[in-house]
Amino acid sequence: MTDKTNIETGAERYPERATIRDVAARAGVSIGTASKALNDNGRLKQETRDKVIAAAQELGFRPNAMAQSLHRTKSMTVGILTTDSVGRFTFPIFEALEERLAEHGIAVFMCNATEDPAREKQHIDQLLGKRIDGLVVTARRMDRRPAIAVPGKTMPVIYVFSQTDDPDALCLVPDDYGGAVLGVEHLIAGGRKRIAHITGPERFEAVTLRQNGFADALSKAGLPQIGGFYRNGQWSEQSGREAVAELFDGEQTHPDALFCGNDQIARGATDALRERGLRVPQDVAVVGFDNWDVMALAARPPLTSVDMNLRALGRAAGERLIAMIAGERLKGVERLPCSLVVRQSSDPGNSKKTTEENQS
Amino acid sequence: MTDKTNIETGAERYPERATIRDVAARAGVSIGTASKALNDNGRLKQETRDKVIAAAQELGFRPNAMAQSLHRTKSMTVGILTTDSVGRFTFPIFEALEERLAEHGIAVFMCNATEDPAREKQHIDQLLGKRIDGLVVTARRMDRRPAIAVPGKTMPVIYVFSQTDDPDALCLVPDDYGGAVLGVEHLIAGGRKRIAHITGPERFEAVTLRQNGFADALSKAGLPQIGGFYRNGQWSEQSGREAVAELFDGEQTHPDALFCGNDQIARGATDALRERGLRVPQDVAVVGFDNWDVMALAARPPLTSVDMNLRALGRAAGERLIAMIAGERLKGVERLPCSLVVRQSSDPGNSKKTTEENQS
DNA sequence: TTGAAAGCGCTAACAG
DNA sequence: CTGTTAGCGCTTTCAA
Repeated sequence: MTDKTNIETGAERYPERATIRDVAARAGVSIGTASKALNDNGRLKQETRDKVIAAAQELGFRPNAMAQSLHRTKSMTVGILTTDSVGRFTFPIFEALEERLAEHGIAVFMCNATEDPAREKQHIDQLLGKRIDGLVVTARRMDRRPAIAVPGKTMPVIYVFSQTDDPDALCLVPDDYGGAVLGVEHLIAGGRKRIAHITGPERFEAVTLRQNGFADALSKAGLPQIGGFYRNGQWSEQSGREAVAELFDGEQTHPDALFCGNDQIARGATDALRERGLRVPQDVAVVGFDNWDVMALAARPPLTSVDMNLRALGRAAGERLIAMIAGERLKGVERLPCSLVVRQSSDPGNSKKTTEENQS
Repeated sequence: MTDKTNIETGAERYPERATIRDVAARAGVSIGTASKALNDNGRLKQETRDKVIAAAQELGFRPNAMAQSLHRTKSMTVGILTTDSVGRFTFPIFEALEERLAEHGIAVFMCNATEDPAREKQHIDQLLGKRIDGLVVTARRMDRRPAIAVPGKTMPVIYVFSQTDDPDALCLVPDDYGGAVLGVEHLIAGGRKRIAHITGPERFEAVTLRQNGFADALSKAGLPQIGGFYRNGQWSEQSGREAVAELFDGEQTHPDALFCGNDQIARGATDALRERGLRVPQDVAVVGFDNWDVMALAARPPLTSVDMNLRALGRAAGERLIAMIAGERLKGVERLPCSLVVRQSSDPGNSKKTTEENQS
């Protein structure tokens, strides 16, 4: 019985990769026994078990997951399909998701189908061929996407940071409404009375939800929503600067706080305020949305911002998916809470300097 | 012969998923024949072939890739292991890589092991179990990472946007030196004579390479490298602002151009210049590095910047990997060319307005 | 031109 | 306690 056990077996396909047959041979037991020993099931003498394990170690045996999956009912594999080419929102979600799934021994096939239905279908076909146990779909959030067509409707599908019209689908999204309420209530608690909302294009569902949160928080506090204290523009810094110009030019009453639809708008607004001699937060407080460090920390002063907790979203998606793979049937739209990260742009008392560093 | 073919076979593991056995039964041929028909090999009467294909269609048959891979020498699957938690650099690379591989029917397992050797080993074990045909490693570029230990050294491994000390490894990185030369030569061509370099922490290898490119481009043009016209700081906007303060305070000769280590530094510098009444590019031209749209387009004016062509890097990685899987042995460090994207910050003549929009 | 049968590497039921 | 064996779904000789 030499070291070259695998030569005798003719298993040359994966060279120097020992099979369980090799392990059994080297341990001098049957292949069934080896399996039991390695999987820690069945009744075996401790001695035999050890002998097999030792043999496996020596041969560097690693079971072939594909062969295993042929038996088990699970491939221990899921797919994630993304159409968000930018990846800024997708990535934290993915990270947390992958981490959660890895804990359960599930590997993730990642596919990118940027806005191309043909490529998307191709990817799904491929994934179905790989017998994935589940699928996570991520998208730009602009509009609801068509549901993924899975034959038999037997495979769990979760939409994260995206929605579909299929009422039987499970969708996980941040609670935009609640996030807005959080931001606005923070400003109100700081004594602000004339709060303007500067936000992005109306075609985003998130814009409407955040608007509603903004309006409801105001009226709940008995603050009037003054005409002109709301502005629908782009998601850009420039849009933030333009909004400030509009809101602060002229003789009308000026806002004492800005609640912005994202951090880019907030940053642009902050710059514009500073440039017209207004102090943030003393004269005008600013709250952003996204808590995107690149913007929020680089702004002067650093921005208070609503955090969508994307990692939590990813983690939740992982958990739901695992549950669904285990047989649970989940559906509906689940909105996960946002949180507020307070920095100097809204808090006169907070003078702690936040550091900013990024890699190149 | 009813529609419920799969019930007779007892193949209940993947419910409503037809096997080739089902297809054969429905077509009234043997399972071997069905295989030949579906894979378009062997000699078969056209009629039989059609009959089988029709049956497969009706049953929604999709071959089980895991079962196939048990035979073929390839799993048609690769892994990508990333330790760049930010993802800003990794993502475009990944996208292009995945696209390239998908064209060849190869699916990508994506694993994130942020700076954690234990998690990394776990992931690699898992991937080896899945019998991946190859592995791509991505990392922060700060330092060379230890080589991945693959038993038997038989599986292709490529390091992208990262390097390892193993001389037998293949590493793909952007040509930082050349990129710097590109940026500096552009400034020189614009008539600038006193060019300062503001860059990031020296512990990054990229910093040294870009410094060398900067210095060589200057001396090639016969321009002296003046003391103090170089500054080693952070990768942040604040660092850019501080550098400008240092370089432009006092009575010494001021630079007429800044070559910056990344776009954040460049943006900070641009802001600081504007705030002290200097016009960009008329008084001082600015060139950044990374061509990160979020920074480059939002800056006032938009930044000329060196683009590392990360998508090209990813595409190249895909091609090399496919070649290696096919048996080629590649090694060494390959440096892929950068390119320059000219915008207003360096080009007095260029007044075209670049638009800026991002999603929330 | 088609069918039968022997595996790929592994697990699990059933004997011994 | 251990070995034998029948598959998982598919491919590929080798016969017929």
